[in-house]
Amino acid sequence: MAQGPGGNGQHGETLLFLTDEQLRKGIEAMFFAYKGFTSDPDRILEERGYGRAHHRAIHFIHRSHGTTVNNLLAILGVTKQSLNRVLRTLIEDELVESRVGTRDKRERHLFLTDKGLVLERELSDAQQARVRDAFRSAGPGAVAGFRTVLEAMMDPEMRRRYQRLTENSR
Amino acid sequence: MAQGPGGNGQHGETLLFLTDEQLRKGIEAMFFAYKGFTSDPDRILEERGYGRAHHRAIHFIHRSHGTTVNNLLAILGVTKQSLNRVLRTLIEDELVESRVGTRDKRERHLFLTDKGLVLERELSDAQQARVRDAFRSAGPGAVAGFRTVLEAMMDPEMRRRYQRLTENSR
DNA sequence: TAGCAATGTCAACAAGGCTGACATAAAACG
DNA sequence: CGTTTTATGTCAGCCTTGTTGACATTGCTA
Repeated sequence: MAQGPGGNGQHGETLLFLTDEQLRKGIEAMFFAYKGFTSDPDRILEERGYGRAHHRAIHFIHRSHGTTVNNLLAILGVTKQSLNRVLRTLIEDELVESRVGTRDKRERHLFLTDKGLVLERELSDAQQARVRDAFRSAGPGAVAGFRTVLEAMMDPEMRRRYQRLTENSR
Repeated sequence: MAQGPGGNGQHGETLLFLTDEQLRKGIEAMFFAYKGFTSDPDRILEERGYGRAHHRAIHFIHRSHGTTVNNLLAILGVTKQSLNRVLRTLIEDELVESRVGTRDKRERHLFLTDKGLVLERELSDAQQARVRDAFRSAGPGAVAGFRTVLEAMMDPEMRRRYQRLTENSR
């Protein structure tokens, strides 16, 4: 089924993986997979009264120690008001530390505290466990394909940010 | 970089694609790609005063003509109150029709109206265009890997639903 | 007939997006 | 030096979309 003639030829070729049915499967796979992707951290966060937004902030602060608020805003793609609400609770709860910049004193540099690192580990372990299992069962070739497709799916601006992040892996 | 000894061996093997760094890349790729994945439909929906929840309902009603409310609830994984709010506006706006079941009169079967089909096409075209471009540039092998990894990332229950959906493609 | 299932609805609440407006401090510029 | 821009924070209010709990209706089923 869904293996019919396809009829989605381009330049005369028959590209079975580009039929409407295949695209729909890909779209639905993204929907269902993203749910699984976030489900484990979501459970942990809920126990502590945090949400997905807190996770994202924690993740990227961990990823880029000492990043500025502005940089984080650009990565997350939300408004400063949204981010600030989240950041304020994380700072109050002493998971994140905000240090005034030395070169430019207008900037605030963000760091995870020891307490913040503990939660980051916990969230990261849960999410990585699932991704690791998925990667392992799928195999290296599939993982490469997975990454290639995802990268091609990003907006150019996002792809730039993504690649910049993965380049200078600390 | 990140091509070091890896040190994440399992059973003595060196599984480079399972290093923490590789997992982190995969996780961040999901984050950025999902944003791109939803961005085009989101723009269209906003123009019409709808949200992502409306899109999901429209998508799965189109996908499974005549599905019941209960079935839709199971697929979407939200509460009936959440779904009902969305469904009500779609029915009021005459994008969706709700017909009392013939066999079981308690059930409501959901259908897209002509007007609903128009919006579905528009949303679907926008989303498929991006996915198609990504698939095309990545190639069939990458697409297969993409799907394999996503499927492995789903919760078992979601995977069951996903597979059931793709089986009986109408 | 009693009980369960499918649906709808009301109320209230929370997270996390958004906009707009305003304040402050520091850098940058002319 | 004075002006403007930048980085950040904050207040207020709005929207969508998720949640829980309670309750009503209808109709299937044992």
